[in-house]
Amino acid sequence: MNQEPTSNFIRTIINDDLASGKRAQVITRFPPEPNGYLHIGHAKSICLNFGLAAEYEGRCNLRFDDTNPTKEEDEYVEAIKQDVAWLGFDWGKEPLFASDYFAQLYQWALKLISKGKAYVDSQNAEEMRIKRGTLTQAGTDSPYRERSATENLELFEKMKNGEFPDGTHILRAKIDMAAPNMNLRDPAMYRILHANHHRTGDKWCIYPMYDFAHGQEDSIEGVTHSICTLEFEDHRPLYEWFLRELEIFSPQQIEFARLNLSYTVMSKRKLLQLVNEKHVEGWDDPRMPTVAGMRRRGYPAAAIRLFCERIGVGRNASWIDLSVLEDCVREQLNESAFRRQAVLNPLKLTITNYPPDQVEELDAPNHPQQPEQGSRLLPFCNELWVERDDFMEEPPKKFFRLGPGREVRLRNGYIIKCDEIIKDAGGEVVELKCTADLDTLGKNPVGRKVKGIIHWVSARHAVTVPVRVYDRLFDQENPDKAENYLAALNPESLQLSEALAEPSLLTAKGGETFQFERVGYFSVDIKDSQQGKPVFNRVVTLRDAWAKMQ
RNA sequence: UGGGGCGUCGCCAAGCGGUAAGGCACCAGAUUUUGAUUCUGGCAUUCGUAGGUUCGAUCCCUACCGCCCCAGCCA
Repeated sequence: MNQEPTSNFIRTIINDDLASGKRAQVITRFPPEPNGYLHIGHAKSICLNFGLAAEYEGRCNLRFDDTNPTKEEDEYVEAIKQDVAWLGFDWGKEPLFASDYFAQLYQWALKLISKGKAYVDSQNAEEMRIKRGTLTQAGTDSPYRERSATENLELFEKMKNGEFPDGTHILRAKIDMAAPNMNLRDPAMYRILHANHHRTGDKWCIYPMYDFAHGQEDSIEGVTHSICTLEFEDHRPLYEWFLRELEIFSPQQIEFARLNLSYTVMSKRKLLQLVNEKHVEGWDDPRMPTVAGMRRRGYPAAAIRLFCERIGVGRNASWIDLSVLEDCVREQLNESAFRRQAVLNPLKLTITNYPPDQVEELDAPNHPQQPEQGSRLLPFCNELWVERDDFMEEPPKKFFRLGPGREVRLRNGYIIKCDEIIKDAGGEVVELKCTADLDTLGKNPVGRKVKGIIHWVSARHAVTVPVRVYDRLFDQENPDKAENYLAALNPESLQLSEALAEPSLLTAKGGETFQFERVGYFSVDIKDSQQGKPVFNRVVTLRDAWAKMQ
């Protein structure tokens, strides 16, 4: 249970920093931009940042990086807070916002201008792009690069006062247009954006760029280890340049490889498109790789945490198979889910030697491995529904289920033997006539061994419940590699169905998850279920060695 | 082909000059009223390739090969 976490390069850095005295504590932060819902990739970052803070008894801030008012909304702020909390993490007091630091950031911009380290450029975006050069050619200086500090201060103030339309001027750091690292070719610090900000409203019409904001936000908060993904590696020299020029506390940026999951997409842009174009029902569609989607699907938060711990942290471009996530879900649910019986694809079965007017209540444990969890009663009579897949007219010898003349145990019930097969005019099997060995309830027969066990429900007592059978959203391993990722969508990712379930399932409450024995885990949909009318989502199937043999 | 990274078992991932952790998957057995779970055992003479330094290299050096990221007034 409480085994030592495996060492990773970040823990090594932290241990060294603590040992050398470079840092006295560990302060991290999770800095989402509120422009979409959190996905499993963010969950990795959340587990990492909050996990490390907890491990070293430090602190992890939840800070919204809301520097671009054109993309950010309060709806996302609320959703993100809910997701982080649901994942089991606590950011303390109130969450923080980059926008809380706008005034300070503005002052710092003034300082750089005064030092001659920043200037207002009046080229348009297109001109700037051309003069930035290419990967192999140096850029050329802007004609406005040598404006005096006084003039820059004046112009920047006018920018702030709203005297210029969007895109006419921009504040740039004065670094080196010939730098081999493109990020150092006089990067933009502030742009004019006459847009309403979700928190500051119309107070500002200039907004800081990520590069001019993130490091300082970390600095203000005293973050010791600023953990981000690998694509920001090239930004680190700039991150450090601003902190150095501003002469303020310098956190250490550490980059790790982002998560790639097979059969899914992770970019917010694509997830947004799936939502907007209604390829899914919303951000919380149970097929989405979002935290909200996984929650609604029935994935336990603990499974996601286990997954994040299991995949580790490194700098290799890693690619994790979806099945690893699903295994973590099974591992958790196997422990926590109560067992129930339900038939998804029914075949009628009649027990000919059982009195037609008799009904028995069979005791069945909620969790066979946890007897302390109690049991429930299963109504049993001579008419049952069993799973179609559990019968074969001409079964191979290794098929431990029903077939002509074969014996099988009814889960939590009697051993029965298949005597007769009834077919319809089309030759399809519509009913099985069986006899039960009435002396096998709770005990094995003497002299013979019955290996097969199948699940069932009483036909006269079963309740019909809607079931949504989910499968992977994409049917290609890497949808991003497809010509168009939308073409890789799995047309069968959602199959509406019904299950014939034991009566106790009728009172299941939203959010509860059960194992339908021998079939899989199913959770009661939070949104679409009503009192007494549960709608089930298939969370994940059970491992199926038989299916693998086929 | 400018700059920055990365290459250790099928997938992740430790290792930081002293002779290849661990997890998942997989295979083989055992237990089992879920072909589930659980349990036991097996699973890299080898660390992208080729040289070099060293008593000794996955760890140091050199060259090569492969993959990822960067030319938003996005983050």
